[in-house]
Amino acid sequence: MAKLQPVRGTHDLLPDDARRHRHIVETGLAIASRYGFGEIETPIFEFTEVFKRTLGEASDVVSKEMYTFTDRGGDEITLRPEGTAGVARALISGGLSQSLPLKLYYQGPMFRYERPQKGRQRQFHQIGIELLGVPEPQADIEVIACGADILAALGILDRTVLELNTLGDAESRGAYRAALVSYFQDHAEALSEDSRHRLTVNPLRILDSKNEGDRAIVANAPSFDDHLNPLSQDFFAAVTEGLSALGIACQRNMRLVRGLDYYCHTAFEFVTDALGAQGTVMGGGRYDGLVETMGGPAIPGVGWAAGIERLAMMVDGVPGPARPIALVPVGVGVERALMALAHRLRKAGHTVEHGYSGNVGKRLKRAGRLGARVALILGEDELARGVIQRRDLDAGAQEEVPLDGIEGHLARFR
RNA sequence: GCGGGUGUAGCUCAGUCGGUUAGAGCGCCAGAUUGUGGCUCUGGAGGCCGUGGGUUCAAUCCCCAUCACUCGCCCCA
Repeated sequence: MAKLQPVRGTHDLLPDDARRHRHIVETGLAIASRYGFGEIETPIFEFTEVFKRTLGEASDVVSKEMYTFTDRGGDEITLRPEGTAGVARALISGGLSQSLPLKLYYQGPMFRYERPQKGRQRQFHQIGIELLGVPEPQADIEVIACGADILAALGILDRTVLELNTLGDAESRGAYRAALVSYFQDHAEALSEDSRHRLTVNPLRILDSKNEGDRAIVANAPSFDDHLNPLSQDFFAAVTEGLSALGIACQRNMRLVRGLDYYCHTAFEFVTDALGAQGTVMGGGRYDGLVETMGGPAIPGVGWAAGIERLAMMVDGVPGPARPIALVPVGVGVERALMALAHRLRKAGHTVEHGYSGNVGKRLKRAGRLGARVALILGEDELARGVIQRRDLDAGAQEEVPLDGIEGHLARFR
């Protein structure tokens, strides 16, 4: 620690950034509430086992990206790398399976030990929703629609594309996986080193390889659609038809596979080309096997997560802070009276700022910088007469008004 | 974890083919205006030139290492 600086991959959220994040979190919650989602907060750390079991031992997240430590009691603890596992754990340990379906919205920091770059940090923030206990495709449609609505409310939906794919049910996925492995094994010699590794760890991932040689081989790989059983085909058809009925445009992306083991059927991402290498703004899908994998009852689920930092880079129109009323004293004799006035106005619901120091000019200048709508200027003379100068900083107009009932007078300047 | 680029004032960036006091714009502070902001003018503060080591009479500049940032890969939000 040569210099006092934040840990690599972590950042302070200064007031402007914090406001941006809050806007996203609150917009997300407001929209999700319309869909019947309620907020849940789970701890930001869990027993390491929770993530190992749900994400799969071989996944990148578990094998190299987790912040894991042993606590003073000797327990293996991990800072959450994503939100779904914690929600599923809460469902089981809280006995929430008695109140299905569950519709949950969450928000908060996640931690992954990765090399930072644009749109990727070691501590980052997500919003997300999970809909648990509904096996029908209507749940998938609703979850995606909710996501699209949030992106629309943030003003970024039209800069994203919804990519959609199906991984089929367990049977279909297993059959396809076997066909893929067999195909790629025949071409293993020609595959890139990365993809040969993927062959053993996550063969579906090869479909998404950016390596040119791999792409040539992928072009002739078996098609997922040929391995979907009728049930999976019907499920996917219901999802696409539902989206289309809601006017939500999407693109089939046959190479879209989610990295995490527990996904089935629907997989989707809202992607953009505005964020460099990190194209995914919101990603999710169906995870029917997850809760059971964790040792709970067989409860299906579907959900998504979105990176707040990535959203923040695309959002404009973040509401600014409330415009304050600036109090300006003339001379030291009135400062006590102004302090009392500030207190009075704040109790009445106004946002009030003091200038703290300097002459009238300085304080008005500072008031302008703070974005004040009005300044109240008070001197000995005004105080004695029970009045105050109310200056409209936008219009540049000034008027003398009685101190009595000033709260009401200011109402129109909020 | 792998590969490339960049670190000079609060911010954006010049600059020194190695040479004595390192600059600009914006921002900040103050004055012109001791009771009136936004414009203008004047002045001021603020830099171990990321950090450590090496080469040299001399390093902000060259070399090595390190840290941070950044772009890409892997993976993902």
